[in-house]
Amino acid sequence: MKSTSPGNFPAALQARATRVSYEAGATIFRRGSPTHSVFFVEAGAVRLVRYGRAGEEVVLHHASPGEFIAEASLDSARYHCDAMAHEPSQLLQVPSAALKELLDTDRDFARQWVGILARQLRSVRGRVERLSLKSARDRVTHLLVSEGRGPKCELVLESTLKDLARNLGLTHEVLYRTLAAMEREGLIERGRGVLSLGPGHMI
Amino acid sequence: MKSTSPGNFPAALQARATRVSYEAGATIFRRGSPTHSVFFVEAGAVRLVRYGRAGEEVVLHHASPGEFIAEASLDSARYHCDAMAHEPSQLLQVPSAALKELLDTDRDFARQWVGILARQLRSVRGRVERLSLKSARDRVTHLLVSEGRGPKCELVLESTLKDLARNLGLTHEVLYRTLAAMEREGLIERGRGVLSLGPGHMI
DNA sequence: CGTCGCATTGATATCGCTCAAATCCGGTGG
DNA sequence: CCACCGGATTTGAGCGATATCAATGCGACG
Repeated sequence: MKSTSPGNFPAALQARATRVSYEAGATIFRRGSPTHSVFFVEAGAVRLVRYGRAGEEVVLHHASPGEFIAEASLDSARYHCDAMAHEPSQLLQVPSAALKELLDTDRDFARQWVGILARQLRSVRGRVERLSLKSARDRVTHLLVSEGRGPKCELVLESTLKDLARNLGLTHEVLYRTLAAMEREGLIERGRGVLSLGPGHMI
Repeated sequence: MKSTSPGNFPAALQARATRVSYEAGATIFRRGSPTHSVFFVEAGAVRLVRYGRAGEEVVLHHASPGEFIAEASLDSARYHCDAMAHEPSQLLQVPSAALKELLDTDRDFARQWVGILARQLRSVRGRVERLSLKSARDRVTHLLVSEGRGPKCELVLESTLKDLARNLGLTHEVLYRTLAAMEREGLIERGRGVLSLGPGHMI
């Protein structure tokens, strides 16, 4: 479990927030229940999930420390997905009403909030782009190129490869095989919890 | 080409907007060029696209009348995708600076803008959920259930089935076959430009 | 009337999914 | 310290769904 200074947490919200903790697997809110709060992940990890008819989980979003969740539900009456703590997590809970009021009264905060939403939007659109690619290899490459840091597009893995597979819309078996093959061919390199582009890769 | 009254266009922006027209295929802005404006689709259709290395188009978003484009690029220095008119289109162009200023000075507008971004976010997350489903049939069903209107989840198709196939992350051949098979089995019904759930479907 | 692009269907190849089994690794309890 | 356990990680084999290539019909439009 990683911890973060509340650096990304807007100062203006500090006064309205209360700190809450959840154990791994705990439910933070359920789809369909009335929206009452927006949350900020201080430590741990939270997942927004929906379920298909076959009961399979679809992870809409995996929120790491420094991210908001349910920020898109501010203006809707009910939550549109389930939120569950994926690890023991510490959150800041902000009542929707307080946040809305702040949006109306605090110009700087409103500006920040617009920026937060826009960033989320760009990030999710990136994921759509990735899921639109047909092959597993392309998705892995796209992930590294768009999310990786530095000249080698290094990407530090949050949680497990199994989770990454879900993020990429693949089964874990396919991801394991794909990574192994790409490593053999020098397309990528793997360290402990790190992926990066390898020498065999031309952009 | 459909036309829309500027009903969804915030009144406060009217004064700052200029009307611009593009023919089908025209480029509105390119990835990497400095962000100067946000656009609102009055009539026609605009696509936000990126290209894979093989040159294949990935449609990040298909904007119909009543929608904004580049609204997520407000706070970034450069556009992150190409925008092209997919039909002859009429847009309202709003300089980013004017919009930012309005965000700072007009409380009602700021509230509207936050709502617009949040709605977009929910919509794109829905698409992620859809693309995470593995089978073509599930994606079609999900589309109808989540985007369709009324008890039969009727969905009016903008543009072609070929486009829809791309939206669903499928090839057009597979979509044709899937729709034909689902219609045969009574799972869906098809009219001219309309899809809906059929009698054979249990939710 | 010719052309172009969408819609449709067929045949085939390929890739990812499924089921299955073995190994590794961290944590837990004796 | 060691045995045990559960989950992640791997690898294998086979199948099925989707991609790909190909051909045709159809309608719009010049």
